[in-house]
Amino acid sequence: MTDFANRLIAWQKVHGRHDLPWQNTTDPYAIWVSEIMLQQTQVSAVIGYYAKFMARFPTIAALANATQDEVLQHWSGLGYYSRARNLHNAAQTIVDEHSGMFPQDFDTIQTLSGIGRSTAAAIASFAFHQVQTILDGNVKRVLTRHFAIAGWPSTPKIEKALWQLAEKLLPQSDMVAYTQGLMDLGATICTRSKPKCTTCPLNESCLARQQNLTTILPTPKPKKSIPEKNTTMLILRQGNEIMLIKRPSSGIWGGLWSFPEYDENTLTSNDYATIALNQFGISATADSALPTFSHAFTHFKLHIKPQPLTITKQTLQAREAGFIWLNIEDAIGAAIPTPIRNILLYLHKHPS
DNA sequence: AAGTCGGGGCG
DNA sequence: CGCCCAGACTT
Repeated sequence: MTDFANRLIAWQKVHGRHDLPWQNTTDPYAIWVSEIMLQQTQVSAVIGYYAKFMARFPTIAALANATQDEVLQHWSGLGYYSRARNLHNAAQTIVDEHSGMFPQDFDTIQTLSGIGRSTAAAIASFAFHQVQTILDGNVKRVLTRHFAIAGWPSTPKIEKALWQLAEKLLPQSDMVAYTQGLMDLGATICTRSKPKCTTCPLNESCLARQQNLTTILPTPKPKKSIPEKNTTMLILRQGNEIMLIKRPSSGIWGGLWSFPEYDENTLTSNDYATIALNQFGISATADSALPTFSHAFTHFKLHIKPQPLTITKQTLQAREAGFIWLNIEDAIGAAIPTPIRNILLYLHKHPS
């Protein structure tokens, strides 16, 4: 047992978090769902989603039997929607290939869609008390500081060294407290800015603290400029109903419902009524555009111009595959991305 | 090794 | 406004 692990475990039992909604259970499904929701997502953002998701999909079988659209509906607004598609797919794999029981073998867990080494280790330690280490953003920050490791932690070389280091630090028991302690320390003590070193259980051996490196470790990700894109979204409207199209499963907002969208940089004409007629067989008149707003992603920035059109005559059935007409209230509760929801809320608040 | 995937919280 | 978060997957 390493001293590192000893102090972390003792600290977690007294000062760590013990009442999060996914704690105090050994149900691998409940733990699995939480770990997927928490990937690249802070605890405060997950709290509002977790209970609703578990109430609607209480078991692996319930999730496997649901439609992808309903799963995405319960993920709407949380982001990284491939997580929801992978979760759904993995539930069906467990039913089909593992008799509906969540696998316990560490390597087998990692064969499931959306579960890599770190998430597998979190599930294996929390649900099955296996001795496996996680390596998430919290742990990378704790380790690079405690052992004064320079360089962006997500480069393959440093990441490999961090995995090996994390393995060596593992205890042989108390894995629930240890894994939770790694997370809790990074989230509450060894924070990105203003770490609370005076109350840290590992402060005496922390090299970054000894060498005054806590402000420059971990080494930040190299910054690169991101492109900006301009898009127009057509809001085809008939009374209180609007038209949504299903986005392809790959790419941004995969599988979600959205407005028809046109790249302003390649659009040859701004005759949106003609576009509506040619693309959808819908006669409509363009109204004045809503205020343009911006939405930031990790790798580009999107400027969205919402363009409402009022339907005068509908010459095509609107129930083709990939199209749906919903009243605004129902659309707000559908599987839609956040900017679409914001537009719908605006329309709901400003009836024309 | 680099790019793709959201959205929100916080200084 | 920039950075990061209980990362995984694709190219």
